Amino acid sequence: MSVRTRFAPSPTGFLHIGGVRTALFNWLLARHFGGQFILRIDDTDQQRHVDDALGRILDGFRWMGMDWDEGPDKGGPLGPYFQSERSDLYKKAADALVASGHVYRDYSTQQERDADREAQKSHKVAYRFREKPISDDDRARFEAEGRPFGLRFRVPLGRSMVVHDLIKGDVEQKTDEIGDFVIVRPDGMPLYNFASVVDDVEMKITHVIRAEEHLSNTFPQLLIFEALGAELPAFAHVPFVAEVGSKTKMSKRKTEEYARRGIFVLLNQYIEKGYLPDAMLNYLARLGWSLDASQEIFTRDELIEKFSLDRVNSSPASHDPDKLFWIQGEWMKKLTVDQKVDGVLPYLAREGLAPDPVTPEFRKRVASVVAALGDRLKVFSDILTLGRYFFTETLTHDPDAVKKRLRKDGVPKMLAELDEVLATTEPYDLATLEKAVHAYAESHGHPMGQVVNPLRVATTGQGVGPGLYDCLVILGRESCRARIASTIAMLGSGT
RNA sequence: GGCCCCGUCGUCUAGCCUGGUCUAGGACACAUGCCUUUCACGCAUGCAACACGGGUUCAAAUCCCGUCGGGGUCACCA
Repeated sequence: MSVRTRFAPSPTGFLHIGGVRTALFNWLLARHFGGQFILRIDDTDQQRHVDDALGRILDGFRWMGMDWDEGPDKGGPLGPYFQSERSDLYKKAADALVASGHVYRDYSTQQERDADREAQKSHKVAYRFREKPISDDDRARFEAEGRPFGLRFRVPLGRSMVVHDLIKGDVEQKTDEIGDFVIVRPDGMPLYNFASVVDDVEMKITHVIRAEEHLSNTFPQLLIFEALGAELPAFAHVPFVAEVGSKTKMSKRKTEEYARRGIFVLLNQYIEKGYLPDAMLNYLARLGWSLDASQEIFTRDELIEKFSLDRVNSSPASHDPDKLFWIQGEWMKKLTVDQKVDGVLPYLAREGLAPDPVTPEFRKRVASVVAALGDRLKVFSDILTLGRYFFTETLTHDPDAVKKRLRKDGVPKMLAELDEVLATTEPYDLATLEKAVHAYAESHGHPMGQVVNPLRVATTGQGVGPGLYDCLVILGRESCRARIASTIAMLGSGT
């Protein structure tokens, strides 16, 4: 039988990296065994529905290159793939369980349950709902008056169940610990534990890989599988992703707070920064999974070939943006200049720094900037910080660089002399320029550093950047001379 | 509170199942040096961990028990 895995997001917002990682493990396992990866939308609770959330989730999957074999936009033989459209299936399953006596009508009221819960809590005991005997008269009366009821699973007492979890190992639980749980609300809405099992059975899911918060849920679910007479899938519960430098579980609700601290937890935030899908894939796979003692960089194909659940760590891993950044850099190094140009262009366009449409000449210019930037360009949006001055008319000076390199006696005079050098260098190319500047330094008795650094700040405004001659060539003679002039003017005016 | 999961450098992890080869290995980050006109890259070096306490054993990061810490679940949420 072919391996079938699924990821079941609820369309309530953005994908966060913990969820993406869980999805990735599902996808990787399916691809590893040549099986199917299914996307199923958990939208039973309309209350929590958020507009366009689904579109963003799907975009996230597409960006990651995690293609699904069945699901939204694609359909498939075992659909529909929206829980909101599967009511008939849940109804049928619920009826069957009522008929077989596994499930009963619960007429209890909110108040009654709350009171019971309080009472049990005060005895420092876990709350467990148990069926209360109900007289035939009452039952008849309730039915006659159309009193609402939920459907509850009658949990068999005195049994011990075990989940053979592929990540956690064997986990045991006694049914006495489980209260009779609701599978269908009075309004007919199926609850997660029930709907999820029905779907997994119907969709022939073979491996349920999900967040570890569902580990405890697995036991009630086991009961449902059994009552339905269905075959059990394999289970694998993935540990949570903790906050940066901490063991505390990362919370989607704290997204804004993390952002304020400069920590990104949403996939979209990394997409916008200009991270590479392959880097994200690599990072997420390594977060909680390892192949051996040494390999850090994995291609997509390698991941598919080598991924296995038994090498997923059973303890939580905390999100490490530094490591992501490093992996990103490694993947960036593999890109050709042309690929980098493609990645960088949208950022320039967004800031109005690129012509629309992009001309071949402009593309060439971007290519030369990207080439000059080399490994300094770690994420595509870096073009806006590291390469901005190549695309602006006016020069903006970094105050620290000005202070360190330009606020020195004799600098204006030297800049004027260098301007003369630039004006007369023929041809105006990298090798000739380098020779000319060297000759200038030597003839005036200046150490190279004291010439090159001021000239860099005068022409780029920055203290750091690509090789100076690269900058001079890309900027062009006229632009460099104009910038030197404006720098001298600035120094003279004392601003 | 009951039940369940988890606990190796700051972080990701190898080692744990099948005790000795572990004075615990690799990577990120950090620090220092080299390279160099700056930065980045690269190279070299350094810093740094078996949560704690018992037990078993000739020998424990590895097996057992307890404590502490983190997390989950106990919803007519997912």
